[in-house]
Amino acid sequence: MSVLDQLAQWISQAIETGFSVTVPPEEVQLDLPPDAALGDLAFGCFPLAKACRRAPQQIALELARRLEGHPGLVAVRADGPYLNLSLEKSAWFAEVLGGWLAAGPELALPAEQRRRYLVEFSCPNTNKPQHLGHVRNNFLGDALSRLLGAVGHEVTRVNLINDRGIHICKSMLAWQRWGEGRTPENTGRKGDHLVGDSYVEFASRLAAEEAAWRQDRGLAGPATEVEHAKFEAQSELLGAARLLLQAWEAGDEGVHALWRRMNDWVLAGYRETYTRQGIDFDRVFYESEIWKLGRSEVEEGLARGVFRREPGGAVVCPLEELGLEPKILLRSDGTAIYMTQDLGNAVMRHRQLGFDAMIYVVGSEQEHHFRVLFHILGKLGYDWAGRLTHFSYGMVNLPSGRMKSREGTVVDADDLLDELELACRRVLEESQKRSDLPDAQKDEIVCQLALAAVKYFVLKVNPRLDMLYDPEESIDLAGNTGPYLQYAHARIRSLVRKSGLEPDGQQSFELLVEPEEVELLKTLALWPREVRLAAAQLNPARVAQRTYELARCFSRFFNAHSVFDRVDDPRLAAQRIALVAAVGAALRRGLDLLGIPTPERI
RNA sequence: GCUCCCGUAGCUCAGUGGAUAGAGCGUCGGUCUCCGGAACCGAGUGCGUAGGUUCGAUUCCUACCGGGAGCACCA
Repeated sequence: MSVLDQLAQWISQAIETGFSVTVPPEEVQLDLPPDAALGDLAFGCFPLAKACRRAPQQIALELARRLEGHPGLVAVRADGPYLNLSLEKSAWFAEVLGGWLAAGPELALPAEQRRRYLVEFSCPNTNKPQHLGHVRNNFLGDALSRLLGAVGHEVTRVNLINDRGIHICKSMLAWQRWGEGRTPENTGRKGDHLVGDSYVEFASRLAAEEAAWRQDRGLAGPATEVEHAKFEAQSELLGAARLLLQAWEAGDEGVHALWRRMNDWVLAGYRETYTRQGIDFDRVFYESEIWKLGRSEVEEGLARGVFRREPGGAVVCPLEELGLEPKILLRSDGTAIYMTQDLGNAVMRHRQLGFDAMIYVVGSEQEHHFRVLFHILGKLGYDWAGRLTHFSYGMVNLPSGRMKSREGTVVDADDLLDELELACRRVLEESQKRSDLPDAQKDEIVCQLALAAVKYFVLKVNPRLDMLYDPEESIDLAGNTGPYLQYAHARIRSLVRKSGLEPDGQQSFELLVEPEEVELLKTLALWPREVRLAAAQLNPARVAQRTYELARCFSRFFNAHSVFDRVDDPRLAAQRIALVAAVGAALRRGLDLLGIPTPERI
């Protein structure tokens, strides 16, 4: 039994014998006192006050009296309503460091709490390259999958690539008309960017067409909704794009050939982007393969009276119970919409892969959509509808405001990493520290630093909230940043290498008594609990915060004490090396949960 | 108009209803004959407003103010 579990059990017993109140050990909540001088761990007696019918202060006094003298407890005191406990450190060090220096502490939940998770994330459209919004999605989906896997769940990472629809037809049309036969091969341009160029071309040509259309009609000022709708109905370009979509849906061979060719360009580009970001998937689905699936679900729902047909011919799902207007599921012309496809998609997913829970990593602007989707699935009688979760994350804004593709203010994912790598390379070369490293290794370190900078920057903020992406701040390597954490790790690895020791924790630790050492011990001891909490809250940012706190705690220790230089007692050096190596292992684990690489040298 | 989310330090963000609300950046001032200074320490300023629940509220509830998003036969 671990030191913490033992302590919880003693407290549980003391409550039982002292007040005849039952609190299971796993519900004994141990916290850190605000000041280490009070003790190592604290137990707040407030929640017991009611059941014990006693003031928290009295409960603390009584518990302190009963715990006095337990082996391994060096001090027990009641400070007001708190029970503060000081532990015998040597055995605690041995347990905690031994755990980190072996396989790492047990993070997995009890078997009965483990689940099969499907995590769907990324889900890009294949008409243009990925931008900062996708980057947040990719990082969050990846980190969430890692986190759930770390606590023992079985995780399947799923990507659904939206490779069909009107948006691709716009890129296709522009490429046909103005692409001049450009290909990734004959231009050297990355495929997704090349296709994106055509999409941009389409948008600007369409804007020009609308301007001309308005001029012909003598319309001035900003377009009203009605005018805009009228233009869209009459637009030659949009009409041509729609014709392409119809031809695609009819299976036109020429259209499919072009579509396949351009999609392949994009997908090849995406593969590079994903690799560079350290993102991968267990299953990749393509919208083009499953887009028809939803229709039969809707027809069955119609037959069973869950849905109804409107006079115009459209099929809708009534939603009075949510206080909402009926949701259209099939247009009056019989074609499917987004919701229809998502219905089919969910049903297919459940049939094909099965799951205890499925998590959709999608921006907060689609909260309404998912609420309605889950509700309709429930109405269709799928009991697993209650096991679907929309992991809703906030938007990424820039110092200049919201990203707008129309105004060209989107931050491209590849450009972003290019710039970060450039900045990291500059710093690395200016520092001249690693001039001895071969170029290939320097290149790799530069990539790892850049990735750490952007990943940590994005992952350290609460996913639910909108966030500000400040390019200036993101290339900073000091302070609460990914590179700072990598650096702390690399320093530790360097120390361990230089020590010539290979600590495994199988030793005594009676010489580690400095406050900074004890702080590290406590941080390491409580780390597994924090990870489980982060997983339960679906919050990778919590892992980022805890990992940073550990690194800062280490820096404080390292600044105050020598590890082996000027340490006369070789036993103290060996004990400190073991401590430091355990911190290194924990930093690596924390960064790994965030998908951030941990180079041995920087 | 209706619904949802967010207002914590100059800026960007932490903070399971409990002890003196914390970090980073920026500003100012320090440390170290430093094993990797991308470090460490100190100073300074803060819970949008008003009520309510509670022994106790930054945290829960209500209203208001401010910001954002959503409410398509778009995705």
